[in-house]
Amino acid sequence: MRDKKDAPLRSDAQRNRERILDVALEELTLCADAPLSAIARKAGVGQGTFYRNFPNREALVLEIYRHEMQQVAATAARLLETRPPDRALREWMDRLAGFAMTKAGLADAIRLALGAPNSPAKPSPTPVAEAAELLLRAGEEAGTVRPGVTGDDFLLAIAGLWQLDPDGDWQSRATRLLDLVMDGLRAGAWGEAHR
Amino acid sequence: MRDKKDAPLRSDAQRNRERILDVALEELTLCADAPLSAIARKAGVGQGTFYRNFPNREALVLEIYRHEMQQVAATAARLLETRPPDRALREWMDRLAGFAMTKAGLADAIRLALGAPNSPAKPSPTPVAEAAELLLRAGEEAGTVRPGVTGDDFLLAIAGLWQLDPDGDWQSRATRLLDLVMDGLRAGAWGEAHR
DNA sequence: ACCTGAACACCGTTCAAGT
DNA sequence: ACCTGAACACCGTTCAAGT
Repeated sequence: MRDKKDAPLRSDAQRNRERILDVALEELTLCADAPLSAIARKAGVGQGTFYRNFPNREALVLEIYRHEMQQVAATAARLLETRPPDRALREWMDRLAGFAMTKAGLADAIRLALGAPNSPAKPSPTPVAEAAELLLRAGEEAGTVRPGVTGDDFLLAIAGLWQLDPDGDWQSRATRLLDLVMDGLRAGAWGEAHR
Repeated sequence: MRDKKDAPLRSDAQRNRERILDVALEELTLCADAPLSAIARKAGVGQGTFYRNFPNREALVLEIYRHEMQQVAATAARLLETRPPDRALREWMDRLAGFAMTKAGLADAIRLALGAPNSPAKPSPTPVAEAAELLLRAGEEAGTVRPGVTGDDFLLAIAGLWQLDPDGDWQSRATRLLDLVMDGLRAGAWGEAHR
């Protein structure tokens, strides 16, 4: 009953998998509906090898998604160490905006892969939500964020970021959105009167 | 040079077009990636007839999208007639939430059709944005909405609605999001101190 | 003028044969 | 154990032939 999980892949297979992921990130960022066959070809592997690693488009996209999101999540803790909570939160939001813009193609690819069919494995307690939670709790204690807002609430509130057009003046629209959200978060915090 | 625009379609062609739209709405709401061929078949027309009316998936989806959105937009004005501005705004938001949930499949279809490729014809001054503008201006005058928020700003702020899961308890999450947005809109309004 | 349905192109997925 | 690439299925799109 001991199965594949612990078998650490043959080294050539390992390399293949990584090459696929590298190429896929680049290719999907450029064009969300890039053919999987093209990705396999550019990665220098056969169709079968591709499908051995990623049984379908969703699996591939999800893996990339996780990796990218973990990067963003990780910055939250770092920001909290060097800035007051509400500054850290806002700066993290700005970075999320920038991230959403450079990875717009990838975001489309995710929706394209997960949106349509029954998506059973929506990873709900995601690292990004946890990172948001971290910042929110800090803000709550500092009195700059109303109590009880969850990481998921937060992500829902800034969902509009992924709807902006990367080629255009998204900057001002993002700022306006984030200002609005920040004010919404502040309303009802115990430190609200101070300002 | 007088072209097709003014030729009012032969009556059988008219009927075909409408049957396609009816079937497509139903089918796409059910499953976002329903095959166009299946839609054509259920509508009782040949492939060619389908493509005569809608040169590609995007054209079909956009037409349905416009029609549905106009319905929602139309309710805004009606709400304003019977309620104070901030109640009208909030109720419209609740309806948007309900709408987003029943039409979740369709929303996926839209993203699926427009998200990936270069989307040249994003209808920016959309009826819904105008409807939102109507409500916002009314709230602004009543002192319940801060000045300067555009309809587009608003739509961006509630974008998260379309990210909720229609099978699940979206109700509470939607309420939390909308509460947050309402507070964000209120912050800085001249009537803010009153409460 | 409009319709039909067979034909074509393309992409995702599988699998028999190789190392 | 892992890889390759031909083969298959499916869907979007076109077009020659019909009314």
